[in-house]
Amino acid sequence: MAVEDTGRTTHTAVALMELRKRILNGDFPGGTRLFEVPLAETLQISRTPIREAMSRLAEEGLLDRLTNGGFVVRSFTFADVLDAIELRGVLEGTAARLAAERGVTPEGLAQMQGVLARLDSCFGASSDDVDFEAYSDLNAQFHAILVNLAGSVVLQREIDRATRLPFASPSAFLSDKTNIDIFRQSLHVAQEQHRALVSAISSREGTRAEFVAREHARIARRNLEYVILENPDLIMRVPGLGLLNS
Amino acid sequence: MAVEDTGRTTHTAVALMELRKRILNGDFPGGTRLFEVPLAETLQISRTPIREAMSRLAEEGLLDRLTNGGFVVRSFTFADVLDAIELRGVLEGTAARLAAERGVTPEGLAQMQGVLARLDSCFGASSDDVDFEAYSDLNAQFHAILVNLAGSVVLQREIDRATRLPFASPSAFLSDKTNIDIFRQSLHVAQEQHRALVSAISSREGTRAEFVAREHARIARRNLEYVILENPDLIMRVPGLGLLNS
DNA sequence: ATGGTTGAGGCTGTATACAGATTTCCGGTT
DNA sequence: AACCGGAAATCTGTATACAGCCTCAACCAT
Repeated sequence: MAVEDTGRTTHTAVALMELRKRILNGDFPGGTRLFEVPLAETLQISRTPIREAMSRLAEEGLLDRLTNGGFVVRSFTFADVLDAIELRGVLEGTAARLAAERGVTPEGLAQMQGVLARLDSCFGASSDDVDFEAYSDLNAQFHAILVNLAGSVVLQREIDRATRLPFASPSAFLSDKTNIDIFRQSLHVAQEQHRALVSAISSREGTRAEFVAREHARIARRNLEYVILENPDLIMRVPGLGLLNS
Repeated sequence: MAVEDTGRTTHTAVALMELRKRILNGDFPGGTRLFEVPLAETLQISRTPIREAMSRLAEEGLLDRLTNGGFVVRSFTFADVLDAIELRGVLEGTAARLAAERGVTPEGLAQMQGVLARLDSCFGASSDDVDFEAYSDLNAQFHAILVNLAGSVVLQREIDRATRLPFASPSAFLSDKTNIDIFRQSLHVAQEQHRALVSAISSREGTRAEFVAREHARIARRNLEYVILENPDLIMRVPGLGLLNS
């Protein structure tokens, strides 16, 4: 019997990924109501896993529940995306502050410094020369370690949740589709902030750590403003920005 | 035909309320796995609404999903509850800061000042004389208005979510079962912080507003420490503290 | 012309049967 | 005695039938 990977994954998982993909792609504009029966026919899956998948997407924040049952695609305005980025800054700032205040283990600090050094080596001689893909991976690692160093599962869950909206993720402007001059140049500033974060945490300077992390998130804000206001053609190249409304 | 209220509400809602009640009451210790079939038999409801209810409870943060399906009751340590309170402080602090920085409408400010005045009138001549029940209601209103004044649906959702854990709610220590001297006395300090919050927001002092709100949440932290360390008999009288572990 | 009422269509809520997967326990073997 | 294997029990995943409710539209009455 041939190995069927699609047979291994549940129908719920298929529906979840498929619906998420279509929503993020902008196939369903914000406010669109999703009906179980047509979706079940489209995806060739019964209503039960569709329901389950929509419930998960509501948990992710991509769908809203209607009072009398049913789901609609959540709509995001430009201001909403800015607020989501600011929120991430606040939460990561709190993680940084707690890491500094409560102290981190030498192993944790070493881990972070290791990623910091590897991020450094992504930059070449010219200021335009950056290994974008490697930077993107390492940046995700850096942020994951930061959240970990706070040592709070409650905070970790909230950050995971707030970060699940793709445009609010620390990697939002680091997809391979956004390898553009203006974003590449912002990485020098970002890396300097990474350095400041490690310095603040290792010196147990909580307030400095908190506000550096906040300002770090605001790089994403500036990148977003550039995309929306000055170069709207890029909108579809930033993950999740396809569902942006009005 | 007689009016059947139970016939109006769905089985999902019944299961949701019933399970939530039992979890918060501590009937299922943290880590307990909840099986669909026995629960369906116990509650005289089929598996489908039970599943749906458990999915909602996972969204609320009371249950965790297992990797291969199924749910377990989430376990909270003392440190987790402290972190949840600190998190609320951070989020409400952000709401206060944004309200101050972005400015609020005269109507919004008047609304908040109205509740502030009514909170004042809950206090009697003696420092021990407080209309506890009225204060509890108005306090909830005050916090709701604060979140509203920030004018961010993204932030509002996060605060609603973080606050859904009963012990992290601004009203956690204001249930009628916790009408105790030491909690009543903390209300004078809390009300002074309410005043400072209104002052800071109306003067557009963002930083002051943010840190007053954080400190305000830490009253709950002190109350919690009192309950746990000095008067454990009270644990079962604080909403949601029944599911606290180790 | 406007308002209310009634009916039909369609959507979600629920129960249940069956299938697939996983875990557990028991027995045998090394 | 410990470990491995297999079978049974049990749990979740899924499809589907049916019931109830909500909405919307059309028609009738005033």
